[in-house]
Amino acid sequence: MTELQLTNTQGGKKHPFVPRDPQSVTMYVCGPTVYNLAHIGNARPVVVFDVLYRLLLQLYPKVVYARNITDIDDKIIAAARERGGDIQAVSDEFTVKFREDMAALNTLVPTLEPHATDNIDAMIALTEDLVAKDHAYVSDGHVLFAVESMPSYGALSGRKLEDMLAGARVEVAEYKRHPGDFVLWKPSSPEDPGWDSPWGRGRPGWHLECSAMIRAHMGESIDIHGGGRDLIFPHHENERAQSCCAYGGEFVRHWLHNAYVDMDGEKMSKSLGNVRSVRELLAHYPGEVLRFSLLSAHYRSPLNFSSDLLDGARASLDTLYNALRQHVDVEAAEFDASETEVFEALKDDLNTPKAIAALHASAKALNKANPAEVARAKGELMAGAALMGLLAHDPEEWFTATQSEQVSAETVEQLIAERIAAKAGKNYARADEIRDQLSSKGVVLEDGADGTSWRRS
RNA sequence: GGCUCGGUGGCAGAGUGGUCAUGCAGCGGAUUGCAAAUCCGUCUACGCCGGUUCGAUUCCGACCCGAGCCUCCA
Repeated sequence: MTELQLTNTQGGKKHPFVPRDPQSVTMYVCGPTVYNLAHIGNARPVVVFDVLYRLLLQLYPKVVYARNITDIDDKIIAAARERGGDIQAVSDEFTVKFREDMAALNTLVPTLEPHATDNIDAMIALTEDLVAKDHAYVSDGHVLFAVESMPSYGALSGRKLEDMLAGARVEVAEYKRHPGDFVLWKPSSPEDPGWDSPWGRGRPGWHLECSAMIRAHMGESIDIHGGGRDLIFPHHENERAQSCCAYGGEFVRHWLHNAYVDMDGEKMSKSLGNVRSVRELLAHYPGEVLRFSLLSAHYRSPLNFSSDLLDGARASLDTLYNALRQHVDVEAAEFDASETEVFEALKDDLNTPKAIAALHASAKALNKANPAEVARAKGELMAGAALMGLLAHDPEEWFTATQSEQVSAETVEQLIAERIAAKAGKNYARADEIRDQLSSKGVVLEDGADGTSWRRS
């Protein structure tokens, strides 16, 4: 058995994952800023790290998986202002919708889901530590992190302070000592939300939130920190700076970042108008199709999202479910997930495309299995699929669940009965007529050895 | 300008210094009353130019092309 290997963003190399404490592994993934609906790109890290979480649960006795909710942020303030409501209403609404959407993608609920607004004290404490150690300074009501105070600043994202200046396209606020300095705490005007602090009423900077919540809920050092590639700089670089400078030590053992989801070859962005929300997609595709799509490329490669991708995912899932459906009558044997090819593929830096190939191999084996082998083959397929959070539905339901209600299940069953009678009487014209009639309504009939089954196309 | 990461068959997408990815699509066959599903077989590939090597899609170098980050962003 090989060990788990992961690519560490810091250093850019794939190497064995060695947790600080094999009895209790810790993973923190940056969660949503709850100011609008999650789009399919937001869903990628959630699904990818859900697979990693399942894998870790298989490997270690205890896994603490935290995903934060950023519920105080200038974007939320702006959204609340726009709709004339209050901030809490906006963040509550989109927190609930985020959870619903992610549940539809069959992701497990994290161990911890810390909210930024519940951890303001920890953020103030961290800022105080940084000020006390001269890594931060107060200027014009702001508390700023001094990037020059940290020799290794830039080590995660692989950039040097002087290089960053060359490309600076933003005007530098005059209260900054160095253009790269970033805000830990900023002042709030009376109408903005704020909390009392040693520096007056204000609110935390975005980067500070994650550092403080990690320290408060998981300790000063964690095994895995994940998120989307775009978070590497500045968000994670700055988190690293804050935490390392505040209390030293090894903040994060393994940094993991997933690549983007593109839409038809272009980056998803509001200006291009090609942002697709998970909720919108769920109206047209089962959550499992979205999940499968997101896992069809390796997490570090860009994923081009398109209807072809979704249709292909659906076809693949149909194939896998069909194998299970052929053997509904046989109960799957217990199968240790750590004996599957899927497990081996996932341990190699979460090679989900290879794992999916293994799933297809299992399905093929199940299709070909002789009666004595069916239970074991079915168990293997299901164990591998469970590791990826797939094949969670009842196969019969998968094929017959109503997407567009053109014809009821009862009608279908009636017509099938009539058709069987027609076939028995060699009235093939009538049999074909019924099949064509149902086909036009999106129902496909399949004559098997033991009767006729159907599915919606 | 700086820093990253990529370019694999019709499409999607793994992987490897020398016989296999896999899925969808195509083609041939088995099966079927005919289909569908399933099974068997099969075609199409590694951006370009050099180098290393007995041998490179895989290693090295140049080039071309593409994407991302450097600013809120999964």
